[in-house]
Amino acid sequence: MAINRKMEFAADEIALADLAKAISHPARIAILKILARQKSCICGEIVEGLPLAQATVSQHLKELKSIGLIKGTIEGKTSCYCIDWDVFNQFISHFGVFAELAQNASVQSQSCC
Amino acid sequence: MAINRKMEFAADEIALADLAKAISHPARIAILKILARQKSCICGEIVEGLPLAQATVSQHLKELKSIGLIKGTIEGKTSCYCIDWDVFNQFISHFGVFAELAQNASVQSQSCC
DNA sequence: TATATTCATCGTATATTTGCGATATAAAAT
DNA sequence: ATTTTATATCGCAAATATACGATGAATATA
Repeated sequence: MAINRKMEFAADEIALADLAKAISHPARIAILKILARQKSCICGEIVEGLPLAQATVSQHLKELKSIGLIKGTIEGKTSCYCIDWDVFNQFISHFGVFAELAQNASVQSQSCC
Repeated sequence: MAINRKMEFAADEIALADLAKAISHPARIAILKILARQKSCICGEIVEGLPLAQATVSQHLKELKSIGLIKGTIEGKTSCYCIDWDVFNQFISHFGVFAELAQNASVQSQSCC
């Protein structure tokens, strides 16, 4: 973009947008699904479950980790990832904001367009 | 990207990622908040509420409309937008998938990393 | 110790997104 | 009929995101 106007928005809007961006790629959705399914934290198995090169998967994992949606620790030769449910559930609950705003205005039921 | 591997993912993962992408920008979050607050559908007021040029806002509105999160109709000289709550609420409910997967594996409580 | 395995990071190519001025379109006002 | 107003679209420039091969670092194995 010509100018980055991101900082001119409210902090909570930026935060929600950043979290949404973190899951705005099918590979990262797929990674989260794999992690949600696994009882034990997996690592390179994620690569096998995706149609992407190892380097690319590692990059997606890094993105999810940097936003906090997943945690990762190195266990010997392998890396172990899992969902940080605190962050994840809090993220989901943020969407309630829209319903609250609508409820205050009692708008949701009436479709005007 | 060198190669577009998007189509090699599951359709529902692509759909969820696309919806997440639609709200992955603070301007689009802000637009949805404005629309949720308003009893009547607004139009150019959105432009005034954002730190962006009219052309840019129009582009964001187009994105939200094309994914279906908002509806828009032309009313005389102005355009009227509002949230499509059916689509929006269904989108939010899709996030339940992760919790379900985790519950089946009874993983959510135990943090392994 | 040498080698293999696992994963992260670097560098790079390409694709997509973002932003805006300029312009088009269409209704309303003069 | 002309001008103003509201909005969409086009075309471009700059920023980001995506993908991967090559390489590095660290551990495990022969």
